[in-house]
Amino acid sequence: MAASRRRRSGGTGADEALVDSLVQVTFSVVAVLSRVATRHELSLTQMRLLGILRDHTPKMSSLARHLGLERSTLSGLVDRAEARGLLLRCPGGGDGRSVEVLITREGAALAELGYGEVVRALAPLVRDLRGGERQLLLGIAERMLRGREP
Amino acid sequence: MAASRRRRSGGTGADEALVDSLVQVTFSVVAVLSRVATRHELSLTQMRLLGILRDHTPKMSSLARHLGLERSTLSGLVDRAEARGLLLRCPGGGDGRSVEVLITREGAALAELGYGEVVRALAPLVRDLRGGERQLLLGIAERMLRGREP
DNA sequence: TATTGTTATACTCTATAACTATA
DNA sequence: TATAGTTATAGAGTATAACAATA
Repeated sequence: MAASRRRRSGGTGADEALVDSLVQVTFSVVAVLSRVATRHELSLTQMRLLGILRDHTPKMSSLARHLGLERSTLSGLVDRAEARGLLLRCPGGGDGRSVEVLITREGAALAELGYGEVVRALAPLVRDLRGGERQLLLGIAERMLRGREP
Repeated sequence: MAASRRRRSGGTGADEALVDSLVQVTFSVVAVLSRVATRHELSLTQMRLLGILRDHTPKMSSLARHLGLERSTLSGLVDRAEARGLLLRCPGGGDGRSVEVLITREGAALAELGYGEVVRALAPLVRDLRGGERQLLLGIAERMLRGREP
């Protein structure tokens, strides 16, 4: 099926085959992540948000930028997570306008739990790769990510 | 940052590093796909729907299963796409209850356009991989996908 | 004036539950 | 009874536009 598409699009067949695979893998991984998130009554975005807050204490605007969302959208997300006790807003440093977002102990515990589940859920996808393949996949991922977000 | 998480989770470090990369790449690809979809006033799900309909004429229930959605959710998605003239519902074969979904010429044109844009957007992520790495990535993707959806 | 964040509004996406029609 | 699909409802996610407070 991808073959017929490849022909119709008339691009570089090799790139297209690779892109097809990349997209398929992407949807598989998204499905796994969503399943884990749903199990804890989180959306994928909320889980990602908690994942960021595990290691950072960003301001609202920077958080919105990282997630690729409008500030107004983030306000709602943070509202709901705050109402659940997963994070806190607090006044941010020198600038009287800005707000910092901190994960709570409960939020951190949930993030930790979810992360472990994601690893366990995805590990089978990755488990039968041999050592050399793992190294190569890591390298490829790193190079693919390096090109982005300059 | 991934390193500290790895230590806290106490699992197999090697798997976790690989999973971290996989998740990061996943979000990058989702961002690219979403950007393309938005450009054509489609959601990611709608674009995926059109992608399936390029090569298939499924019934509603099978479509819902493929997308991992409830039938009621799919009804709404198909409603909106049908209102835009991107697809058609028609009575499905022998079973008087079932409904087949067909892409229209306009829908197919949009799917084709979007697919080309996705390929062009993702190709740079993939372009500097050498021949052997491409083969390996394809093989890995295939193996990763084979495990799923039996 | 420009920036940070929130609020108001409107729409899409999503699931659950109840329903209709067919099997 | 069971299945295919829709409708009703409710809530979350999202963006745009208008706003307040601060810079």
